[in-house]
Order: sequence, then C-alpha cells, then structure tokens
Amino acid sequence: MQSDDEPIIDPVIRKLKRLGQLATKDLAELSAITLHVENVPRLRQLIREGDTPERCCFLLRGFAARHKVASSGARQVVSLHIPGDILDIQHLLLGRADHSVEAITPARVAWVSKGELQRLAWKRPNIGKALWRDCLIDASIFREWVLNVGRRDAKSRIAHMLCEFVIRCEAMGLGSREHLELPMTQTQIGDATGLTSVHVNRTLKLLDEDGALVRDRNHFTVMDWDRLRKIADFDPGYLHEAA
Amino acid sequence: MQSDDEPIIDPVIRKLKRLGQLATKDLAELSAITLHVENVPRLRQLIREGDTPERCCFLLRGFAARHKVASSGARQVVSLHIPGDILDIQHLLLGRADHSVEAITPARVAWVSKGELQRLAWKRPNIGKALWRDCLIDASIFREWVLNVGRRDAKSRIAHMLCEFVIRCEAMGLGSREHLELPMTQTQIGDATGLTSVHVNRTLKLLDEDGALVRDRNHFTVMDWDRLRKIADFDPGYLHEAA
DNA sequence: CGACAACTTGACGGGCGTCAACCGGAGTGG
DNA sequence: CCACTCCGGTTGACGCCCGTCAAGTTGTCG
Repeated sequence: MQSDDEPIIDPVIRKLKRLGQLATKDLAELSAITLHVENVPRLRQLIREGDTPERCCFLLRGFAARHKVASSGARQVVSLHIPGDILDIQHLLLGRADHSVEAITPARVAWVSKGELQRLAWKRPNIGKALWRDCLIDASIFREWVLNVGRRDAKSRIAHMLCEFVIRCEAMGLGSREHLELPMTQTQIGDATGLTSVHVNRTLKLLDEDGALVRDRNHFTVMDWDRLRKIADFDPGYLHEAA
Repeated sequence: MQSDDEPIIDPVIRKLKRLGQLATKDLAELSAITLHVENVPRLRQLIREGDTPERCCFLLRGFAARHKVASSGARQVVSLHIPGDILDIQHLLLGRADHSVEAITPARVAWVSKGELQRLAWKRPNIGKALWRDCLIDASIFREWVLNVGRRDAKSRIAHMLCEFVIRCEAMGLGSREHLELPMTQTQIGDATGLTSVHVNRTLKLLDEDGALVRDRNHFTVMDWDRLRKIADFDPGYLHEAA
C-alpha cells in the first residue's frame, strides 16, 4: 500500500526485527501488507471486551493500555503499550476479546486483516516466529505483573511499572532513562498497579522524597536509576530483550 | 516411540484437539514424537528461573504450578497446571526461563526436544496453530490473574481460583463441578492469590460459612456452584474453551 | 512415639482504601 | 477578559482488610 523508504508501519517492523531474523523478502512482504491507518483521540476504545475482531491493531504513535473490569466496576490495566507494539495479536487465533484496549494519549494506529496476517505468518516463517515470540514476551510481562500486584508493596509496584516503561521505551528508541514522560493519570497508574489514585499520589510523593525521582505533573525525571531499580525489585530479564 | 491405541502423551493430544482441527497426519506425527517420560515426586522443580532449557515439558499426570519470587523472598504462583498442559511452551522461542515450574503433586511428565517441537509446528501448521493458540490462552489466563490479585478481595480471589480450576479440570474430563480435589496447601493457595496462608485459612472458613463449599482437608465439595461463581466474579470466557 | 508439615486460632498492627474537601490548570462560552 | 465547568492532583481523617507473630492442634509417616 506504500513503498517509501520509511513505510508507515516502520515502528512495528523495527520491533519485529528485534524479535527475530527477518530476510529482505520478509521485509518486503511486511511493507506490502494492506493497512487501514487511523488517528484516534485520547481514551478512544480500540477494542472492547466481548468483540470478535476481524483485524489486528498496530500502535504507530502514542500510547495505549489494555484493561479488564471486575463486576464491582474496578478496573485493572493489564499492560501498557508503546509505538511498535501490536495491541491485540491474540486475535490472530482467538475469537472473542477477553479484555479492552484503549488509547491513553492521542494515537495513530494501523489495522490489518487477521486473515492476511495469519497467511503471512505461515508463508514467511520468520515473520510467524517473530509474531509468536511477541506473544510469548507479552505473556512473560503478564506474569511479572501478577507478581507485581500480588507480592510487592505500593512503592515497589509503582517503581516497577516505571522501570519497565522506561526500559521498553529505550529499547524502541523513544527516550532516555533519565527523562521519562509518563502519559498516565494517577488513577490510571493505580489501575495498573492495583492501587487507588489517592494512594498512588501519596506513594509518588514518597518516591520523590526518597530522591529516586522528581515529578512535575506527568514529567518524571529519574534522579537515581539504581535506587529506583532497587526499590522496584526490577530485573529486566523477563522482557527478553536479547534475542 | 510408542504406537499404542492410547499414546503416552494422550492427555496432551486430547488438549490439542480441543485447541484446533488436527488431521490424521497431524495426530500420527504427534504420536511419533520422541519423548523422555519421567515420574517426579511432589515439589520437584521441573524448570528453574534462569535456566536455558533445550526441551519442553508436557504434564501427563498430577498437577504443577509456575511461580516467580520477589527479592523479598515472597513467592507468587502465576498459574496452575493440570494433565494435558504444556508447562513451558514459551521455551519454544524464548531462551531464558523467566520463572520456575514445580510439581505440586507426584506427577508424570514427558520431555520433548524444543527443536523437534518447533520443526513439527512449522511442518504441520495445524499443530503450530494449536500450540500458538495454547500460548494465547495461557496469556489470557495471566491477564485474568492480574485482575484477580489486583482488584478482588480475598474471598473473591480464592473462589475465582477454585472456579477456574474446576472448569479446567472438567474440560479435561478430570472430575466434576461438585467434587473438587485441590492438590494445594493453604500456603500455596496464598501464593497463587497474593495472600498469606493465615488469611487463606480464615477466608476458606468464611466461604464454608457462606455455604458455597464444604472442606475436608484438600477435598472441597462445591455446595452451591452459582453462589461460588457469584462470589468469585467468575466468567469463563477468558478460558476460550469454545473453538 | 517422636518428628514434621500443615492447619487453626487469637491478638495486634499497619498499609492501603474510603470519604471528603480543596486546589490548580485547561477549556469554553458569554 | 472573565466566569464557569471539569478533570486531575493533593491532603487529611478515619477505618478495615489483611499481614505478622505466636501458640497450639491435627494428621502423617518414620
């Protein structure tokens, strides 16, 4: 659909390159995939729990979150997403969406037919492997989140979420470890860590007082990465960044 | 390696059949796979965090759990496994184990070379799809667990874990909804729900008093499935049982 | 019958939730 | 240019759910 030097889905391609070896032919096929590109406002629901999507969603710009809600109405964010991420690759092989996805900033996404992506995955095994690997890393991150909300206190939980976010952004070339722009409200941070916004607020103040970071609204500056990492009990192994 | 009417890895094959369409040829190749079968005692570590396994582990008999540990020493069980489950399919495409797996009862497992399984996945796309689908369902369960430990209270968490366990056992033909044999200590239930064993004990008593279930050591009888399901806020959709 | 793991129960405390009030910045409309 | 609104952040008071500590009981396997 486009054949520029920099294809529209470039962030996704760069991510897939990190996930596995891609040959020239693989890259050509990926660049030739049919896309429906869309700009969406903040808080737009991209996938709704219960839907049976016929396409997958690539995040090209901005940030997104996946969440579930309990019958009490409580929300739980189960993952955060940055440009290059595939937001719902599980729909390649699962019918019904078991959770929702929404943009947490204004964002640019590309929709791809799940049939076409599936065909590509089996026609070009390198692509299939990269996609599968991506699913597996997603799952690894979910496991770490179970540990995070299950067994860490508020300070560690929030610090851990920040560490993960920074490292993943860095890996995609989206900013530095020292200067972090977190596109989330304190309520959303709470939803991601199993806390209330009130307690998030108090805990951020504590992290500030500890000298681990400095806040100015949504702008965080990590003052002492190593201290933050220790507070967070953060070990990046579960991100499986090294191939 | 074996060609009986009932191959040794029958539980796994039955599960894969539920995950996707398998042709006669697929079944033949699956049954011909090279296995290393092993009986292991309770609490045997099958995979250790940090390992770089060269094989995958099928659970044929007994029960297993996957867990991570925080630097504080706190354990978090991230999933429970029943016969037919593949315990570490993520190692097909990921090198380093990001968590540990252990038998929680005496168990029988079969080890398969990850290279051989990978070749099979690409040679027989039906098998590949079934395996990939299995990974995706695993991930869906992790997401539900994040919600469970993040946003539900102790009673719901434990009830939810019980509901999931029952439904999955039922789907594998391993027992009924009314009579549940839970192969876990209260400490392990706590590790799976982000609680302490003391609080698990108190909460089980509450569930008992509510009339949702009756306990006799590890034997649970669900007295009122619908009440338990309501307490648990349990909706089996995330298990993606229907193909 | 001794050793040990697991379960049980009570007393106490703290981390986090709840409720509520107030503040501050960004729109928006008159 | 100034209300007015709304969302999000901030702070305090208070209470509860669940953790901690500790002692005692039960069941199991030598």
